[in-house]
Amino acid sequence: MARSDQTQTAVLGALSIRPMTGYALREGIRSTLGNFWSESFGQIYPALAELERAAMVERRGAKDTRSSTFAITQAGSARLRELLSDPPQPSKPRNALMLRLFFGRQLGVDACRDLVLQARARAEVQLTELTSARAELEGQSLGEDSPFVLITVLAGEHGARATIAWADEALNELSALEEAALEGDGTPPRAHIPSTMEQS
Amino acid sequence: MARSDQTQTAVLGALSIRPMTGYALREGIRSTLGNFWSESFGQIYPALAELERAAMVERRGAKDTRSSTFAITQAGSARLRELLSDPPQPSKPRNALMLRLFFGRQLGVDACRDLVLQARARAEVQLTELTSARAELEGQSLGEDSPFVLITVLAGEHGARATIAWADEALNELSALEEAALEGDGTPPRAHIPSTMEQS
DNA sequence: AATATCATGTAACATGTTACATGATTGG
DNA sequence: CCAATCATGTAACATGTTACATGATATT
Repeated sequence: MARSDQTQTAVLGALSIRPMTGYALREGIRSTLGNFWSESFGQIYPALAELERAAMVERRGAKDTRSSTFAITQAGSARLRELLSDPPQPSKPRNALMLRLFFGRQLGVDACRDLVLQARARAEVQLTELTSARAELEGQSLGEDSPFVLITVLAGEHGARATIAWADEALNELSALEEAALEGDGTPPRAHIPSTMEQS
Repeated sequence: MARSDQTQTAVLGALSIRPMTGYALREGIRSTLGNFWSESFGQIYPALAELERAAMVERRGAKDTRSSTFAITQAGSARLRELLSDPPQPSKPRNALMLRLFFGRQLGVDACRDLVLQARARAEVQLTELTSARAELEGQSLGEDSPFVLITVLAGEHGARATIAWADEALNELSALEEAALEGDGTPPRAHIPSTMEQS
């Protein structure tokens, strides 16, 4: 039936900001919610079709100039508020980076360092993007939605800064690990405590 | 074919630490990797079956005392290193909390505050759990895997602290928003610009 | 005219969860 | 003995991505 409540929520939510084509919906979600949400065409169009059948969205400007946009209806707004109200089910986490680091002993210290450095670089980029996004927000773009959008942008910034700080700490750990390995001769790297570790 | 490389990675990785039953595998993943990974029985058992067929894991102690455990083979270790080596594909983000806050205007300020407070509380709990997990790590439990596990624990701690800091900021924003609404009479809180959002 | 982008959709596949069935072992 | 937990598995379903097909509109 309901091809995912989650997708419906995102679609109705986006349309609550302004009417859009399905295509623009995907673009908007990617560019604006990209840091914490994603939808593919394969979900958006079926979702729109279903919502239209349920009279929660309707097409506007049918064969007018360009193509028709989808607009949220009253029933749709009600449904959206309903969907937003039920508790956010925390999605099962699947962090491929952490999985690799967790089994870092198999992967090797150097590869781990690369991964951490890449993550750090991504976080830096994200941070500058978000900071400029916040600047834009001071402008106009989203009207009354702005304060709420700001809150999500702030979350992204905090997250990015946390990633950067973590990365630096992780790099230290990895270096310490390597040094310990060198000192310890051929013996495998011991944990991070200097302590008294005579080899063999 | 391969019922998810990701699941295979997690299963082989866990077995690289020590041999386990499928049941223990699931428990171990939930308790140890829980903060950034999850697998269900419906994935683990088929994955184990397939890995056994490919001779990457084997059963140990068949009808001995308790039940048989699965152990990683040489081929399995090689495969694991292979899997860990290819780049972590960043999973498409789906943060239900942020989605709700983003559309917070529809949800209402009070409900948003509740959500933020809940998130903050979860982060607090997580932080204390991770801190004690780190203390345990100073002990022995995971041997040579410890330093790598530590890195992932640190990531969790940084993340949790970031969530807490963000939550406090977000709560301030929400309060400010409410005050602005009160001052502004019955009119809904204005962002900054009147804007022209005529539809219909 | 040719190319790029906008736009809508679908089918095949990949992935993942839930609920159920089944039985062994263990502790009270 | 009975209940709880350990243990293995499967089938039905839910969800989600990718690749493709199709055509309109806009740009050069």
